[in-house]
Amino acid sequence: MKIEPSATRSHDHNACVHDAVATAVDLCEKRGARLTAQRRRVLELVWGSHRAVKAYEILDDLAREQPGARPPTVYRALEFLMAHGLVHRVDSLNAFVGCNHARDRHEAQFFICDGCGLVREIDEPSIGQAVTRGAKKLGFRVDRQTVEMHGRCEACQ
Amino acid sequence: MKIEPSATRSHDHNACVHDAVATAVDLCEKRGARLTAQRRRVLELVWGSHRAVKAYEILDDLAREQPGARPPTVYRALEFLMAHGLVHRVDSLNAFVGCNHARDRHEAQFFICDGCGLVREIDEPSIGQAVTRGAKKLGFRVDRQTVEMHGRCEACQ
DNA sequence: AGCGGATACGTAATATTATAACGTTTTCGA
DNA sequence: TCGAAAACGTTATAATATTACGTATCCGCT
Repeated sequence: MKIEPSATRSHDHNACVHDAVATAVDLCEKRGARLTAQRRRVLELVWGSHRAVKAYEILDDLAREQPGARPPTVYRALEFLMAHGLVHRVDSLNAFVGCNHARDRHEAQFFICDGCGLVREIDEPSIGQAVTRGAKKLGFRVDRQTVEMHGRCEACQ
Repeated sequence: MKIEPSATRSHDHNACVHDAVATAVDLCEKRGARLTAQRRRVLELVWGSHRAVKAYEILDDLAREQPGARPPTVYRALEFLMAHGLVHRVDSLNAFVGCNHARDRHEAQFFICDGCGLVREIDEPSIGQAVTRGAKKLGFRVDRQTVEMHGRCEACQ
């Protein structure tokens, strides 16, 4: 279950995945949550790119190393990872991205490039504030937000 | 193809659907777009509630009056209606809602009550502004936004 | 160490959501 | 009224996600 370096990915990116996993291990330890080998592997696969990855892409990857893998295998792992803020679901893509600041509780806001597929998670407090303002007008209590901006990243314009 | 009054819906709501359809007819006329009987019927079905409705719910309703209805029937109609801003897709629900101000081009922002299912479309310009600010920081060009707040409406809290 | 409940996982089946492909019909301007 | 474009009918299938149920593993407790 060790992470093989991949010729198609930069050294930096492998390092970044490694860090993400280290953070996850740490976080789960603190919380008494069981980051099992499978869950860790799914996390690595999600972090394997800066794109959002589809559940069935993860499944295909996983099945290569573990022929018994089935949809629930992946969805269960994702559910766990999302519950711990290690991964977010991108509703507008039916796909999943690794979270690069899982430590703190936060609302996810994404910029998604429709050119290269890059997903950037941002934290723009004024978005949250504006939303809160809108919610107050309606007497609405916000529990969860989906904020996903599609367009073109700088490189793809 | 006439709209029957429904015992389960208020007079006001029927009136509201009627208005929505009138607006749609008007708008399509101006744009030279063909709001066919089927498309109009799907629009009515979407407007039939203030909830977001699933494509296959629409299909079931439609199939009751028109046994030949199939998924493409519904999805094509929805595609047309969305292209004209008469309906929005709610990504976080895989569902569709009627738009109550289709006349002007606008970005859709929703408050979705997880209690009663009510969907309120709002226009809070400060959300758009905050997003623009975030985008500028990244040099990102935003083409389309998904802003969906889940929580509880005033009545359901 | 060994029991027992809780958690995680294996596996098959199926539900839900959406699109592809291709032929026919309808619309509408030239 | 002809012909191209748009809309629609129909079948099939792709893509996404969950249910259900049995087994294995973990872990606190004695």
